[in-house]
Amino acid sequence: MQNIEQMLVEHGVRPTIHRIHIARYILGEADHPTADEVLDWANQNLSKISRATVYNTLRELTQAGLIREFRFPQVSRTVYDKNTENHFHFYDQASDSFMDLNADSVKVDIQLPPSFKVNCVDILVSGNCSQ
Amino acid sequence: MQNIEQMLVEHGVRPTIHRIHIARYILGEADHPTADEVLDWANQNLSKISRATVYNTLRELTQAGLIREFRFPQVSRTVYDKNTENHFHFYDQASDSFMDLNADSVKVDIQLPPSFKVNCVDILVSGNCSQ
DNA sequence: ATATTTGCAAAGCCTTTGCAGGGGA
DNA sequence: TCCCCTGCAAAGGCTTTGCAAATAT
Repeated sequence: MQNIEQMLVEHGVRPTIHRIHIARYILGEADHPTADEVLDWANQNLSKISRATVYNTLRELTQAGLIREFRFPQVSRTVYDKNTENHFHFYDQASDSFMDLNADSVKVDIQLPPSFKVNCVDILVSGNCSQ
Repeated sequence: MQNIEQMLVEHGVRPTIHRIHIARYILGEADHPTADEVLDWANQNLSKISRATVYNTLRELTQAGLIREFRFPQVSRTVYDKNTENHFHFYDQASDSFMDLNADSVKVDIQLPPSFKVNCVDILVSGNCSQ
């Protein structure tokens, strides 16, 4: 992965220490973490950090387009995704975790009256993957 | 619409007065109401009713299969739907309201590894309909 | 008599906000 | 200096829960 600090700057985000670490975590090892998981991780691996800062940072990074925010029908929490491409998700009910489905693997054809203008399509496939 | 009381009984729900009224409202005039809308409606049209009873009733009716519960990525509240068939939703961002898309108007083809078992697919199409 | 339903208030979960203090440009 | 960032605690939106009182079987 390229230099995180530089990425932040390129996206117009001031690279504070917290932002760098959180960005590195989400863009790297984390897999669809929630705000709470980010907080826990930060508290274990960095100095103590406040909940508000985590939420602020996640909002910053999302607005900057570095990560994406997803909320799902089945699950109350918001998750953050390093994948900013157009894609969908598979929710594994057994492990309570999410996987990306890239846009190519999902074909959707929606018939709508011509007056309907579509801005986005959210798809969540739920089930089990016995990997 | 057929007799509501009878429908409740057939679905194993004791037909209390609140349940009958709420079921009639959701199965009839209401359009994807939230718990709060049901509460407001009940307080205007019935005797006062508590929030807990509304939530309890909505849970009962949902579990009985008389209505369905939907939660969407874009919107925090849960909505209740008289349509219990397999279907998807269109979210009109301008009016902040939902419309049903019947399953026929949405074709989805999802390529998954064979070990994946799909239980359900949630789709929300967001945009504007200038009707 | 017994089980169910209801109302109320409190708590819970997740997220946002207000404000004061601290640190970097 | 000045502005932005951070932390803390409080509040906010929505939903659930605990418990006692009312109601139905």
